[in-house]
Amino acid sequence: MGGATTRAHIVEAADRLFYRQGYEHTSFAAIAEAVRISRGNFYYHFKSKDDILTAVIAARLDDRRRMLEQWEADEPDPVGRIGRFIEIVVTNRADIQNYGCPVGTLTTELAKLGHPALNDAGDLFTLFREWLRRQFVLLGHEAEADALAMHVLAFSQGVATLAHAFQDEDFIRREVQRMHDWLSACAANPGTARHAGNEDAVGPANV
Amino acid sequence: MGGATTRAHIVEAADRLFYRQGYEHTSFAAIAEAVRISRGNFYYHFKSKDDILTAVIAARLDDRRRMLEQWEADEPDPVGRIGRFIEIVVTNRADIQNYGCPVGTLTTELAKLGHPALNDAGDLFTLFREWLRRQFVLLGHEAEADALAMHVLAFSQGVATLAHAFQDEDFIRREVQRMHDWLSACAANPGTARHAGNEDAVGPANV
DNA sequence: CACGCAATAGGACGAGTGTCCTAGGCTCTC
DNA sequence: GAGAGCCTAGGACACTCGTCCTATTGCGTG
Repeated sequence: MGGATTRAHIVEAADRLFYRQGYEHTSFAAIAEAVRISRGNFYYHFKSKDDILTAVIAARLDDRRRMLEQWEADEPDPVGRIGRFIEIVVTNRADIQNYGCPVGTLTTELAKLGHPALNDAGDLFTLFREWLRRQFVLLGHEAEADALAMHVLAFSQGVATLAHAFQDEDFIRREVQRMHDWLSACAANPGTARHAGNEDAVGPANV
Repeated sequence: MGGATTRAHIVEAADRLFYRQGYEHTSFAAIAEAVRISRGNFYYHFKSKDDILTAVIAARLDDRRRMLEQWEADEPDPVGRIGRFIEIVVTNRADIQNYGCPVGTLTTELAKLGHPALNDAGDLFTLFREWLRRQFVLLGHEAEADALAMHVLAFSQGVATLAHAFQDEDFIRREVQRMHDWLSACAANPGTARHAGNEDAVGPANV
């Protein structure tokens, strides 16, 4: 078993535990037990707990980046791509109901801890934000692309938080459907429209 | 300085610290220092740290309940009342940008800790959910009142999480405006309206 | 076989945690 | 003034944490 493999196992186990139990609440002993190595051996691969966190965030960034690239390859249509993002909360509903959103919960925790890796975790949000923005630009919403991207992000965070709190799958599906409808209206009303215009078109149909 | 006063001070300080630093990250020493009492004295008023958490949650429940009652007294119109709720993220924007939503972040943390007080914290969400539901019933949306209440809750959680992550006040205001427009359309379309395609899609169409 | 290096194990250390215990100060009442 | 009871202070305790140190294993090379 080479050292590189062990290192990957550590990152993998830490990723899962940080997600399920939180960063602070996850001890070295817990990770070591999950990987079945001794606590001491740990410091051969990482020089501190913060170092592991950095590696975990980097791994998540890599993973999500690859996911988004795959979506771009699969879906030529920006609406389909954004739709994929909206569907995340359904696709990952089991984990989300049990542990919340991996990005949102980590960012929130690191902020409360005043942890220096908060900025790195924020890059995860920025990754999605930028990707969504580009899709909305492709839809012809140049001027408001970033605002629309943030709206989609807010949707996913709100749904994830409440689905986690209430363990409600039907709620997820309702909100996803609502968001798909919004996206359709958004795509049907490209270019010139200001934000308020969108609302008028989308609003009544939504209720 | 009577014991009741000290107890109230402890709950107050713990409330603020739990909100800003998280429950687990806040030590007895930190609370004791904030209230200027000794660590030992603590156990005269509370029998454990969990006991303080319970008291803090109870205090928040009291506070929010009073707030909602005040809104009902101030605003005879359900739309105005729901609007007040939507405005929370603007009214409390400073705290939200710095520390997130007090309800959402606490619930998420306690869930990750597997803490027994998670149910109590969930009552905070339920309080708002039920109150919003009643307002939507008053608007004539009996059948979907709960779903609409959850939608408003999801909005507030999503906005709070992202405002916290990105420290973006303009984003808050844009989303609040969007939500007000949605609410207006919602109020203009009372009673009979079904969820407009939502119902149709809850089933297989989603996957 | 002997050597060297990557990899691992396991214990020691100091700091910090929640909890508990005991002694003492305060303020009212008789 | 003395006693009683509420309130407080501060240290001791057992435990866990992240970190570090040293000894030892396993394996490929000369």
